[in-house]
Amino acid sequence: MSEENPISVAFEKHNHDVCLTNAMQTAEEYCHKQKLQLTPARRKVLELLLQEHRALGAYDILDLLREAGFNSQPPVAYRALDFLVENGFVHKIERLNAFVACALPGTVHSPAFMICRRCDMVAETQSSSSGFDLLANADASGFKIEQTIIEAKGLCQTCAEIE
Amino acid sequence: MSEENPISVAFEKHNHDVCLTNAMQTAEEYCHKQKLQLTPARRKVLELLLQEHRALGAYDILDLLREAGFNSQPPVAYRALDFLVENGFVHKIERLNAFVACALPGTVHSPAFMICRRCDMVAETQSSSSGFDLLANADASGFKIEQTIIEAKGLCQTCAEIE
DNA sequence: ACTCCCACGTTATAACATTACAAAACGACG
DNA sequence: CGTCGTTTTGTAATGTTATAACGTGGGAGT
Repeated sequence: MSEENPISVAFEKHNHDVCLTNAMQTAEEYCHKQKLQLTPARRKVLELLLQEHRALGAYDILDLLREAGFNSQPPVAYRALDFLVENGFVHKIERLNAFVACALPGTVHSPAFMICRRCDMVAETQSSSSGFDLLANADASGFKIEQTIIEAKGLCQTCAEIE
Repeated sequence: MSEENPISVAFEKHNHDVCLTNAMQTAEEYCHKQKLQLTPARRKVLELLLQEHRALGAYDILDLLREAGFNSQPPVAYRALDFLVENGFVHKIERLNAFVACALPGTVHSPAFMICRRCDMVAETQSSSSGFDLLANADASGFKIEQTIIEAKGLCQTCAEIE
């Protein structure tokens, strides 16, 4: 198959270099088109997050930036993360107060996450959502949904076998 | 109507005293049955949260506890909140790092929330979920979901009319 | 009375995030 | 090429959310 399946990519073996290179290239192109500046710090943060299919805290990222010779104050990391989140290259995992690289960069999508409580793996999937209760209920009460966070905690297959 | 509708209760006029009294009574009974101690601090925190259909931060609660003559250190609030969350009387809203009283206490349920970004109202609804993508995807990748957080941000009807 | 468990008191600190303001880099346009 | 406005970065300080650690007290069962 030529198309990767974002559902399982985080939980399965895959050519991670390709994964990373593709994502970086997509980001480059997107920023160029949109006249956004993918500055060194922003690029580095994205690279760091793409290294793993795990969520990293802002201060983890800060440490890694420091190791890579960047400046080390919190705003440096948070600004880069804000930029990346705003432009859809990174998602924030609210329940972990942590950040993960987007598995489908450059596309408009409403993601859902599966978070393994044992190995901290984070897999992104689509929530395409039509037909689930929330929409009907929001509608009924006149609530206008702008964005929905969906985060499932549990055990990935590997960890479930171990436990 | 004798049955309240949890979908809209937070967004509509209702007899809030009844709302509060019922919830407290349910909590009492549940704790009694389960031999759990609804201690003064725990009870007070639950009461405070039941006062409003809004999420309160742990430190807001701490301030209110202090005003009510309780002890004021963070662990006091967090311990009470942990107890209430564990037993399903309170939910944590991850995207606000805040807490809200459960609209359906004493029942096993997987809630979803609608959070108004203008007035901070939080409405709880059921996510009964069957048929939405996440389940199928989790299944396909062998992920065992234990708990799912669903939080929609947007505008409640009242605020949407104002804007 | 003894002991075990649970809850609470208290201090300290960890972890996460933002404000504020100054300086530098960059792009557009005359 | 300047210079003006916008965006990005440097840096210090601070604010907010959450937990660790360890000791104390009170009730239930034996």
